[in-house]
Amino acid sequence: MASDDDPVPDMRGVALVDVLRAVADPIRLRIVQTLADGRQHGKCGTHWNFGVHKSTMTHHFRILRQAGLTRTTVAGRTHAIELRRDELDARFPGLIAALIAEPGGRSHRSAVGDEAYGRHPR
Amino acid sequence: MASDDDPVPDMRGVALVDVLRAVADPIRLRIVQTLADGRQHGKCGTHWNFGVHKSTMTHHFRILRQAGLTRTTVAGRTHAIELRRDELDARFPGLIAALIAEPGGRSHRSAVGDEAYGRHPR
DNA sequence: CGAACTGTTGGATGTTCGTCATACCGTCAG
DNA sequence: CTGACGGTATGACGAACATCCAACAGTTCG
Repeated sequence: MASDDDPVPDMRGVALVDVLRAVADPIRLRIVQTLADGRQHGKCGTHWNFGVHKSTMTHHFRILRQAGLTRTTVAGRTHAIELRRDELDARFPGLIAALIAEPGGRSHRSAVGDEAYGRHPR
Repeated sequence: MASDDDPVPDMRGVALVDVLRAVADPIRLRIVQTLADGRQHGKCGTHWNFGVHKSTMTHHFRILRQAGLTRTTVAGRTHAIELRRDELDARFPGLIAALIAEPGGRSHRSAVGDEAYGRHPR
């Protein structure tokens, strides 16, 4: 059943709709798209300068991990995150490939450095 | 920009994350999977006996249409719904194909006739 | 040791979402 | 015309969600 604090849930227990819900967020989608290069990425500022708070990023990383999308390895005081590409491709063929092929069409909601992410600007 | 009551939004203005948000719901995902046979389907009881209210289905159909996934044609007093397969495949290659290949793995949340859909049983 | 760094945890808050119930409107059959 | 049918509109309600802030914990380095 993959309890709440499992390091990574068993991919056989992951439903498609759970993966979709995890990826149906602008920030998390971009994380997955970035992670799709196969390499590991840190969790800190350099890569991910969305305009959100540190703990918000922790929240998104947890959502992705609990949905079975990512794996986290701890190295000293930095954590590295990685896409579970092989397992995902085995269970959901073509899904990741379809996610990383974001079309550049004239669409609102521009890229990262922009504002417009804050749902709760306060 | 595809105003709120457009019959169908322009596919060029549809972002991937919008499609994902539309599909990240158990009922709507099953609708899309069913619609993926290419045929038209009515909106009424026979096909879609999820355990939800009539107006809830209207809500889900509107989400799908506004996200650019479906097209509705009115025929007398019945409405037919249809997946915009060609346009979707052109803009998001492989996405629909990945969505309809739901793996049957040992997963919770069985098919339709079951309960477990009601998030708000009251 | 102590300070800086990296990340998590636990509220708190406002928004969005899925659902239902009721009322409403257009279409077709009698 | 009147009623049944198919579907929509509106409003309400609770759960889930994204976000922030402050406090905390493990690591590395001076």
